[in-house]
Amino acid sequence: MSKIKETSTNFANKQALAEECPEAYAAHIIGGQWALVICSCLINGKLRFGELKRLLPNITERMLALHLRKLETNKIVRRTVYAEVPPRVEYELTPIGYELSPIIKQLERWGENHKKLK
Amino acid sequence: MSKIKETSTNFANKQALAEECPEAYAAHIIGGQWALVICSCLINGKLRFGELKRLLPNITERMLALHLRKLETNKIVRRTVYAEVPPRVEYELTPIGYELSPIIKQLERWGENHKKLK
DNA sequence: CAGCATCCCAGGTGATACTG
DNA sequence: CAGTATCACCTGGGATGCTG
Repeated sequence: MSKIKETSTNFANKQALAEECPEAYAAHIIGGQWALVICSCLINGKLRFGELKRLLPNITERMLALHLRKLETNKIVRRTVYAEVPPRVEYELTPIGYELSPIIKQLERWGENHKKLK
Repeated sequence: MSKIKETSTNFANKQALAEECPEAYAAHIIGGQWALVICSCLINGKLRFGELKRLLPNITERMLALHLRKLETNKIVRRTVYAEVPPRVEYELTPIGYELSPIIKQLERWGENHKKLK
């Protein structure tokens, strides 16, 4: 290819890395600013959009919706829409999402640990 | 505060979340695109800058240097400069960085797992 | 070798307003 | 309630070139 440039942003490159390298792949999926936090909220069970929003006062609706979609696309969360009035949408972890929970919990403990050491 | 705006980008807000919430804190530190991959390279021992670069063909020098600095600041890696010619700099995980390794390994396994399921 | 400075673009994120 | 659309901004990240 000899250059890979022309506004390609090397994105294909990153994708390639993510394909090869499990950590990069994982980072790509759960690496966002919010993915981990959202998942940790969902560990204890399904939640509605509004509940998530309340749990995460710092996130904007937009970001919540966006990241929820991304997680849904990546099969980390399942989104269930109830055809009711008022509308109700519930989010819950998929099996593969649940497999993340021990990792998330370890990360929490690590985080607290690390914070102390600072 | 009543608004928090004026070009503040809400960054302080994110910081606040990171302070309170261990997952957010962890995400803040290891959440970057490269942190995890870099750490996973260092699990097996210290490496020089050039070695890291060779191990991570997709990363630019700039990003490698930047993230290495960030990791150093966060006490995840230790940076050792040898006053020699030619210059030599070695990077290795700190104790707290090593505590990350089981998590990283789990994440790797999760990543491979997840990739298959797609 | 290791890494910084500069330039610059693209994508991420926020604010606000609107809809089913 | 649970979003989506749009605009504008800002930072992340790439490319390139230079230094100790």
